[in-house]
Amino acid sequence: MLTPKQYNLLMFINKTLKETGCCPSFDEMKDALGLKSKSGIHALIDALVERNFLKKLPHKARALEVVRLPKLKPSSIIAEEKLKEEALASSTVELPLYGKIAAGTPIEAIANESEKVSVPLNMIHGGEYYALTIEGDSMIGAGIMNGDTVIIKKTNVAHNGDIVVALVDDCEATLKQIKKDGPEVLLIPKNEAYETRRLPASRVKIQGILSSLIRTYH
Amino acid sequence: MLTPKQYNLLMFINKTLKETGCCPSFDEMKDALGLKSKSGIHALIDALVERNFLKKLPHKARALEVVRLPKLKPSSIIAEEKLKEEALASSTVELPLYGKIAAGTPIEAIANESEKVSVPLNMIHGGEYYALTIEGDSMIGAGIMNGDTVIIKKTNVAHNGDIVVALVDDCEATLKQIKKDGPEVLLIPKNEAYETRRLPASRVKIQGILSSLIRTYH
DNA sequence: AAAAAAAGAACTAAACTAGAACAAAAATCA
DNA sequence: TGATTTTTGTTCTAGTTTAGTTCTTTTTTT
Repeated sequence: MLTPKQYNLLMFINKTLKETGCCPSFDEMKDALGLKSKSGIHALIDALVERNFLKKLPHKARALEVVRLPKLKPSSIIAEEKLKEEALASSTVELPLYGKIAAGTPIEAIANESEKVSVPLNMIHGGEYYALTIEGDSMIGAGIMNGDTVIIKKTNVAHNGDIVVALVDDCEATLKQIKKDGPEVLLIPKNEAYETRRLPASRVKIQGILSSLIRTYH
Repeated sequence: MLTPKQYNLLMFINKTLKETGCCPSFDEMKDALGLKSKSGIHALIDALVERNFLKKLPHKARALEVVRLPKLKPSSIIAEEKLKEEALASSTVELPLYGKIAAGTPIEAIANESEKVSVPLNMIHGGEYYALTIEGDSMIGAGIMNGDTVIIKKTNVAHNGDIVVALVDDCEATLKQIKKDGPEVLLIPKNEAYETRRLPASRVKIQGILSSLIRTYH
């Protein structure tokens, strides 16, 4: 019934009429549709008048009236709205920033929910996540630098080779690569200046595995 | 249907009519709209009568009647819609993923706008951005690993020490730290297995500086 | 290559502002 | 009640700004 441009213009006119009580000018409509010249608006309005969606007083300023609204939307508009909804749904998630890791304190203790990090939803795939700020250079060999923000997926199981948040003796949390060795666990830093720690599995709790990393320069 | 002035006047008339029970005079209306002459009020009232919002007894004092008011959307609904729009606006940005860097081809040549990366809006601060996938390990010392996604801010100026996308001889693009040395430019990899290149400034074009980095595990 | 959409510019008309002069209505008062 | 004053509405003129119309050219699309 209507072209997408006609539909958008009609909706814009209707919206400004309802919101401000007064009719938009040709220039305002031109801006709303992202056009650089208002001559095109003329044609669109004529088409809308012809199709009996608008009434206008010719040669009067801001003298348009919406007669009716279409029951059907142009299919491209429907597609666009779907995209927008998806964008809204899939936009970002606000994750709690639990503080700095490798600082020797368990994560829950630091938990300060006030700070948040926003992360694109496509970095998140089911489950619960939180963020940490990296302190120190013990994982520099894995490209994890001092000051980086890491996104951690909450879990208490990990596979060999995963980089995990490990809580040792319920008091010291660090980000390390994990390797299971029978009844013991290896926490492997990725920096030759640090030594691998070998601990009985009972002393180590996994608080999550590394899911992604965000770094901002400057 | 109405111009802003007409709308304001109509609302003022309606308001004083409801509040005081009697119609404002031309001078009162003139003052209410901040005009210095009441002749303009006349024209506005004529327009409102013509559009059937007012009725008047000519040559009678304070003899206006409001016929109807433009129907507005409740402001609560407007506020809600604004919130949604803002949420949408502040969510993520879709940046073009221009391909892999350190592959020896200029970025524009690879440019394939179909691939996109979504990035939280707070990573972006004015200017134009694009994304690249890192190939190779020449910047591993700076925590930039093979497969990482880097967000680049378009610019052709950089300061010493910045990590930039440098185009050499219009054909080879790499991500390196830059240092200016008189008429020459140093492109410094962050990996001892690679050597710093020293080139005349004329052969090097900066295509952007590193703004942030995103890495996904698994 | 033809048709449609958009841009641009030029033109015309309407909207707005201001000031003043005047006429009609309303209020006041003898 | 009738005369007088005050308030209020009407009508000009004139200039400025804003807005609508129309036309030609350019760009995009098919």
